[in-house]
Formats: sequence, structure tokens, C-alpha cells
Amino acid sequence: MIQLYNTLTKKKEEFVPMQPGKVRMYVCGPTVYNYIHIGNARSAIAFDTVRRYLEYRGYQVKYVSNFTDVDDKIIKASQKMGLTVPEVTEKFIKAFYADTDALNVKRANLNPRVMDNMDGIIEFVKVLVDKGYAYESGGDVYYRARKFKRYGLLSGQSVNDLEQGASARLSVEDQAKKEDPLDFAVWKSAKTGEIAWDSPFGKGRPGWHIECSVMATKYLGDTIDIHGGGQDLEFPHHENEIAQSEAKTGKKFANYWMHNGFVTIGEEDEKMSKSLGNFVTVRDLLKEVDPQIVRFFMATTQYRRPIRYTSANLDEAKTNLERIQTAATNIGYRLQDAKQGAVDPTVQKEFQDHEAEFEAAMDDDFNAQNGIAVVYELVKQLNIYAAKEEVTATTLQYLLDGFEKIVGVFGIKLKHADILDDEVETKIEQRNAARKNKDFALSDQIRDELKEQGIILEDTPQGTRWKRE
RNA sequence: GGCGGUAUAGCCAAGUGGUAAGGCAGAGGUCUGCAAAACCUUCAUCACCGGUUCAAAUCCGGUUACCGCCUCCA
Repeated sequence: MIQLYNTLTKKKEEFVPMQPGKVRMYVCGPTVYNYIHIGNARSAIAFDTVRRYLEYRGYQVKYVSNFTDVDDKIIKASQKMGLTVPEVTEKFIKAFYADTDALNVKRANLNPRVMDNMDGIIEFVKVLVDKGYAYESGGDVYYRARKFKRYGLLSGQSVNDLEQGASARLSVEDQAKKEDPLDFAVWKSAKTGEIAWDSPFGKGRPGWHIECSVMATKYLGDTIDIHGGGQDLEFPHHENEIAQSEAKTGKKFANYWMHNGFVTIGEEDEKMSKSLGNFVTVRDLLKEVDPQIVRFFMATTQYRRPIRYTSANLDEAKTNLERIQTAATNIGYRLQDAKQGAVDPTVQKEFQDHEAEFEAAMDDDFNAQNGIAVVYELVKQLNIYAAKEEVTATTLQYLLDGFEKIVGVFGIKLKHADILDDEVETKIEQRNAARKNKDFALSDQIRDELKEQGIILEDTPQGTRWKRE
């Protein structure tokens, strides 16, 4: 039984999808006017891990994540860059795929874009107007937040508290256009020269929140199982999505709301964000750090907890990931000379116990921290059996397969034995001959030479192994 | 001001009533010509104060500190 923390109810609940065995999941994607930063990556990785675990558990997951490719920020960026809006969005969508692919984030089943859904958006807005949930005002269309009874439920705010904040910061013009400071735009009129679409309300573009309501319901149905995004989207984005969607369909929009924690940076542990300007792009980070390490670093922190971005923490992730990889490599080497035979039932039992522990950990709101603790126990088990005299190849293979499946939940791709290089092999033989003759000066020299080529030697009772740095 | 989160060893971090998981770093050991990898051993009374209880990191009350949302942001 999987339990997950539902932001809507503020507690852990048993996860029961509407259709047994199938999960419909929508995760808010980025507004594509810039390269993604580590915080964006965190969100992608967090929900990728959720998805992978659900799949591990046998669910068939339909995963939809949008690109917001029409927005004020994009218009601004395009003006600054001297490009058209579609040119800007194409560029950063491509970059998004490149970056998330590198991080081993599985691609969504669908990445719908605002631009391709304009008819649906206009239709959606029309329904809201017809139902009295939205009104035209000076070319804009606003949503009557107060009319939606459950407004504020997700963010745990009363409408009056929300209004206090809202009215304090509204510009005079905005205030004049809105019936209520709480109201938010679902359609915005275009200024001359800006990208715009024809609509019954005049030339304009969608407001920020409407696209997710439209695309989520279009591709996944009026009610979806899981809706995810960063904690900063709770309010107003997700609150507004609920208001729009439920006003239109009259049905519950999402059964479970999941929000990932932030990546923090610096001495103050400040949230990394575009507006604070304290962000590191994935692109830049990956120039210096192996993407697998970044992936591991983020996937093994429980998705709701903040992640402190420091080089020390990345280094630790590197060490831990190597440990995991080494265990698999150790088994791989042993597999080459181990005897055939049945799977050792003791080993099997031991492994299955660990597997059950792993599942219990992950079932509990994707507690990756406890999950990874089980992985370290498995590492120990693998290393012990890899060094045992009497162990069958089938047993080793059994362990390796199971291990690979479990670490796969975190998006870890295990490297299998490298192709043996003739030149390296010759040198290793020369070195071993030297060692036999106790010519350690020569053997150490060969080892140093190989090290300069990035090849590390390890002498084990089963012979000399090598790996690339 | 309103709402929410966090505080556990040098660091990362589990643990929601029964006497502190795991990892990194450190120390000692086994193995090794040396090294590496691996394995074994070792390393904390849980921000503070008060209360409930046979028993609290865990529950209750209070205090302090930090973070986030309430405005675009994953």
C-alpha cells in the first residue's frame, strides 16, 4: 500500500488510483524563456522518481507535463534576444530535453504546449464566462475567485487573508479592471506588436494558470490522480487551477496534490530561483559534474525536503554513487569465473528481505532516504558475495538483476564491464609478471603509467581488475 | 500580519511513546609487496524551558532560530 502526502488534505493518505493499476499524473513544467536551473531539475527528478517507483510497483503511468510557451516573460525575453516568441521557446524546449535527458529523467508521455491548445483554452474561458465564474473587463477576462467556494483550500488560506495581501500590491489600473483584488486573469489583451490570438474577448493571450487546467483535463480527463509541481506553485498557480477546472467541470480536479521542496543555495540556504537570480543552470553544472551524480544527489533526498546545494554535498553523492557502482562492478568481475548452479536460497531470502524493506520505505511517501539506506545494505551483501569462494554465477546474476531494478528507481544506470583494451591488458600482464618477480619498482611504474591514462588497477584474490577514472 | 515547513554527531540524514537506522568524514583492524577496493570494529541522548507518562527525539504547552508561500518562480 502506497501512502503519499496530499497537500490538499495536509496528511498522508493511501494512494488509490481511479482505475486500478493505472495512474494519471500531471506535473507542471517550465515556462521556457531560459535554460532550466537546478531547482527545475529537482522538480523533474522528484516526479520522475515518483513515476519510476509507481512503475516499479506495477502501475501503468500516463505522465503529462506541459511547456508554458506563451507568457509575459517569454515576450520580454524575445524582445531582449531579438527573436520571435516561437524561436525563443523552440530553443529552450530543445535545451530542456537535452538537460533532462542527461539527468536520466524519463520523457513524459506527452508535453503539450500552450500554443497548440489555443482553441481549447478559448473554449474553456468561454465556459467560465458563461457560467458566471469569469467576466470581461477592458479586453481582459478575470476569474471571480470569491465565487469559487473552495478558494484557498489548497494553500490553507482564508480568502480574507489572501485579499489583504492581494489588495496591497495591486496597481491602480489592475484594481480598476478587477471586481475584487483576488480575481486573476484567465485572458489578457495584447498590446500592439505582441504575439496574440483572436478570441471572442478580443486579441490576446491566455493568463498564466489557465493552460494547465485546459491541458490537464484535455489529456488526462476531468479528474486526474496526481498533480505535482514545486512548492512555490501551491499558491497561486495550483489554487487557481483548481478554481478554474472545478468551476468548469463541476468535478474534483485532482485527487492527490504533491509538491516538491526547493533547492537552497548559499550560507543563508536561500531558495534558488530565477527571480532571486541566485540560480545555477543545469547546463553549467553538467559541464563540471557527471549528470549521474546530480541525478543521484537529488533522487535520494525525499522529494518534500529541501536540498542544500553545496559542493561538499555533491562530493558526498559522488562517493556514494561510486560505492554503488563498485558493488555492481565487483559482481560483474566475479560473474566471469563463477560456477553455474542454482540460486542460493539463503541469498535469495536475504535479498527478498531487503527488497521488502525497500518497498516499505518507498511506499511511505517515497521515503528515498530510507530506500537508499536499504541500497547500502544491498551493496554490502553484493560485496560480500562477490568476494566469497563458493558462490554460483546464477546467484550473483540474481543479486545483480535485483539490485539493478532497485537502483533504477532512483534513475541510476549501472555501468557494465568495460570492454577490455588490448593495450591495457598487455600492460597488466607485464605488471603481473613484474610483481611475480618482485620487481615492484617496475610494477608500480606500470600502474602509474596507466593511472595517467585514467585507468585504475586493483589487485584482488581473483586477479587484477581495472576501471576507468 | 496570515499560512506552512524545519531544528538529531564534524557533515548529509532516518526515526511519531520503549530506550538513537544508514551514508560521508575520522579512528583502529583484516586483506595487500605497497596501494586501491572490500569487509570487521569504533564514533550522538536528539535547539531551549516546563509538563504528561513506569517510559519521550517522539505527546502537550511555551521559547528561540532558520526557511518558504501570501507578487513571476520547480
